[in-house]
Amino acid sequence: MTGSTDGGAAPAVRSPRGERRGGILEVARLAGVSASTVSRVVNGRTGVDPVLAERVRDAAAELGYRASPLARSLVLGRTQTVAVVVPDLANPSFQGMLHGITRAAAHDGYRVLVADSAEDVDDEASIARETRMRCDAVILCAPRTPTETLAELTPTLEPVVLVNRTLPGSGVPSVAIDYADGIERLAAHLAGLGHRRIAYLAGTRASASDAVRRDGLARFALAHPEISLVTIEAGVGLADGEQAADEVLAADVSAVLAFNDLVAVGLLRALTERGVDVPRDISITGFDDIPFAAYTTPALTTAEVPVEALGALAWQRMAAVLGGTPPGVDEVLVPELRLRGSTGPAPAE
Amino acid sequence: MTGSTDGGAAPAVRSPRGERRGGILEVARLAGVSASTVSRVVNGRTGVDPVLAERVRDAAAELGYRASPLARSLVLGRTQTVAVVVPDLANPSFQGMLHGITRAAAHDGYRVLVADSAEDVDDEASIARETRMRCDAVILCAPRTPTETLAELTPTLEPVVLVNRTLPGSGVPSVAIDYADGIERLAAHLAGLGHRRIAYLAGTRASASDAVRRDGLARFALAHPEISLVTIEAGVGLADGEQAADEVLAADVSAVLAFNDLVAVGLLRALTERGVDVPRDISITGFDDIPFAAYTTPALTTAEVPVEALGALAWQRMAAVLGGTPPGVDEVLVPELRLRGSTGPAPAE
DNA sequence: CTTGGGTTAGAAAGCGTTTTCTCACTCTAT
DNA sequence: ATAGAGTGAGAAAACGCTTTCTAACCCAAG
Repeated sequence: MTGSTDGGAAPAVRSPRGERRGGILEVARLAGVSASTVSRVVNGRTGVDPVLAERVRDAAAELGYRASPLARSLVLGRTQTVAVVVPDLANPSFQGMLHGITRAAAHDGYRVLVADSAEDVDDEASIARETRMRCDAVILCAPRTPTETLAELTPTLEPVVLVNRTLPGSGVPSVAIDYADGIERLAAHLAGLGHRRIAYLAGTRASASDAVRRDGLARFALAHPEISLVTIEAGVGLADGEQAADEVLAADVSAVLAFNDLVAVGLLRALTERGVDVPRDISITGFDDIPFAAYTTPALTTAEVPVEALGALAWQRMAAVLGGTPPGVDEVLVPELRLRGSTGPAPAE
Repeated sequence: MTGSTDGGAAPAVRSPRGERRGGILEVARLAGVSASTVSRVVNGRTGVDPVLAERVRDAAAELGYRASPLARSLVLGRTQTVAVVVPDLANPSFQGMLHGITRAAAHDGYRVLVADSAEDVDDEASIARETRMRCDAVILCAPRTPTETLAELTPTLEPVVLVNRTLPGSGVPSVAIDYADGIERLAAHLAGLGHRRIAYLAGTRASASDAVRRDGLARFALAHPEISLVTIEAGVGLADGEQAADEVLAADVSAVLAFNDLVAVGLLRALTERGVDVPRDISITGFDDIPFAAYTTPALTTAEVPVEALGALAWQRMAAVLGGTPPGVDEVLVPELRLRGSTGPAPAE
């Protein structure tokens, strides 16, 4: 067959220290059996003479043999790896999600390959496809991608689970946070405190999660015609909230719903600096309940978005799909309100 | 050779939508050439008749052909993937690093496989080894792993780059933040403000990054015998800082060096709540310069740890090793001090 | 007109596994 | 004693690609 004792220099995925040269054949030779038998023993297949099995195990141990995942993947047709595609790994939400997914997947023996599309919607599709080829599935976070593009993309990625995006009627499973519900309830909380003029500090215009918040607010506005709601374009980061301060003051509102906690904290800081008392003069709410939210002064009223749980849930759904279970309906996580010191009664006129 | 028109049902790493069945042979058949030629064209090898090359490209495009990374990896002996092993993906520092690595690696055509060892030092070695087999290299963050274990592990992982750990004399390249220098300079800053009794809010005892901070402080203490330095065991999170407040007050110090920004913010909040004025009564410094540090009230004096740059640097070193360049000396990033409102002159006795 | 060098394309040998297929052997029942 | 079933192990094909090796071909030079 192949070279009998040697084999020549070969590519080197293998260990660099000189140990573990030939792979399964080395073990087979040492144990005096065929590669087939080694494979059977290593994979726990039954029907191998206990004596041989023992010899194989000894040989494998002595050589420190571990089957090449690459070769296994090629023949088995699965990699035990799932791709996670996010638009921006700098974003704490995606980081948290990634964490949730990684832990949950590891629990089921799967690894995670991360791909950061760097907010580039155009590249996203090709990045996702490329990544998919190395994996068994992809978990896709694509808040900015147009629905149409997404509908074209997902079939080529299957199995796929969408995060914070739905594709109704497509059968693509998804998990999402109900931002609309969360912000609607935050608004209701403010209304209950007597606020009548409220500002919404909007996120990025193109993002799906901003759109869904606006939906929630629209619903709220419909149910509360007595309340006037103004929208101020801000952004998604600390600096954006800070810069929006003057516009907020000019808007003459008694409460503001910030796009997220970062924006809220930025605003809180800017207002505090200007001598505005929160919540006496103006109430502020955030969104996400990042760990810091409870540690600002005053502590931030917000809606808890369990990103890690969302990640874990995404994996759970993926595991189900991978296991052959029909996808079922979309999962929606409802945020819990965390009422803290940054909101209070509306100031008397 | 192989089945002439069919080939039977095969494993299914491939696309699920029915397109792209046979791989390279399909393309070869459609273009009327051999697989070799297709491979050559696809990989841009020269010496192919332009007419054939064109036919191949057309065929590939028509079939939407993309070479299987798995098969390529197997034959080429490289996966274009690097493993990043971190002890806890929930930690913002590791998240930032991961981001830096991912971006930098993507720039060089490499993907990142994440592995979270979940703080389990025992499993770490096997996790690292397992992950390594699917990748070309590993970037290892192992702050808690005993040096001895690390020295045993790294040779089996090569090529490897260590983060915030060095293995002197081993030739293992590493990148690190000079925490010792950073905290020493923070201490000097406080000394310059007239503080004579300073507390260090320590992190986790076993962690290398806490040990290195203590080294820096020891150096500082040696150079400044007039200053009394007390150590208070705290931890690494927001809650840890908060809980240390009473002990800090009892210690009768005028300034506190917190292990990191999280601890500092926790402490800041707790002190503010108790009516202590920062920095008039007590000065506080953090470490890391997380985005929030500039947004607390007062803003936090801290040392900037450029985690993303560290990640990028780690990749850069890895790229060098992968490219055959000798590792060279260890890289050390010196943190920049960010002097803000949380530190001020020591109160007059 | 033949020989030799330079191209270009295909055949085939891997890369390291798993798994089917085949065969040899052992044991039981006739 | 012998056929038939049952067990266990090895040979070989397959996974999808890259690359060496070989052969065919064309053209220029002797």
